Amino acid sequence: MPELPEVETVTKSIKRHLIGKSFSSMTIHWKKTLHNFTPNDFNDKVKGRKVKDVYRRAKYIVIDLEEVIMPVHLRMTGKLYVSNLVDTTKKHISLYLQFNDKYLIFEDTRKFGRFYLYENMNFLNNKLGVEPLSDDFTENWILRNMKSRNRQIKQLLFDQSFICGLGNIYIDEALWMAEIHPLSISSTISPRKIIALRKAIIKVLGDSIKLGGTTIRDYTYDFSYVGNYALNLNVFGKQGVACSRCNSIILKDKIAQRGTHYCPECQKI
DNA sequence: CCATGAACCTGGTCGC
DNA sequence: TGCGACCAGGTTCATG
Repeated sequence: MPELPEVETVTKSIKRHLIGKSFSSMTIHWKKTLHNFTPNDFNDKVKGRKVKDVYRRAKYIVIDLEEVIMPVHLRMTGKLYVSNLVDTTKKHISLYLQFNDKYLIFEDTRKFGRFYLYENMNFLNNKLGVEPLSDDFTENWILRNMKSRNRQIKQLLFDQSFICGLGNIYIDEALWMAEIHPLSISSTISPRKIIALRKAIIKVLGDSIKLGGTTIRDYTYDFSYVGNYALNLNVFGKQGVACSRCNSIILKDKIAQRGTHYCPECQKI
């Protein structure tokens, strides 16, 4: 469930439970979930430390313990939530942390999700691009940076070191809104459309956050919050349906290795 | 610099 | 019902 709005929603939902608390133990079922640290490191550096803050950076949920940070990436199917008990009938709990009388549970069907441990944000900040909902994402920034690269726009928007937080759903939605074909080469897109794209990205992400993100496929987990942005989707999953703007039929092709939805009339190369 | 394909995993769906 | 092929909201690494 993981693009910027969904990660933002998860972050907000667990934050209030964790602030000021400290983890007392970690139970691991899928070892690879710990990307760059061991259970011993957890005992040394995380256990007993107070959670100072919980925030989102790109698609990472960052648990800030002051001396150390523990970012979590949900990847494709990760679910992170707080519960009073660990449901042992669940098949895909990769790990859980105990704090007070509650648990922070990480459930992940496809096992791609990861926990990281760093001293500070330097590593992530160095590899991640601009936050699309921040003041740094200006018209000048996007005009300049789109011109300097010769890449298919869909692929470029996937690049987290360029603009971070976008994924398959919101890329398709933003390109539709800005009337840009997903195969357009970034440097050749008109300034007018680039400015429209910036606006579209901000609107699509912002509106989705307001509705708690998008829930598309229900992975039949008992616990899964349901975001309502799916009601606002214009192209994603709409192949075969009439475009809400021009009435042509929405297509779905493979672009940048991903299922890509677009309107062949509104979005010309 | 840029594009493509495979790898990491499990489960759902579609066609025969 | 069974089985294979293909698909899925992500990222990384290797190869032209």
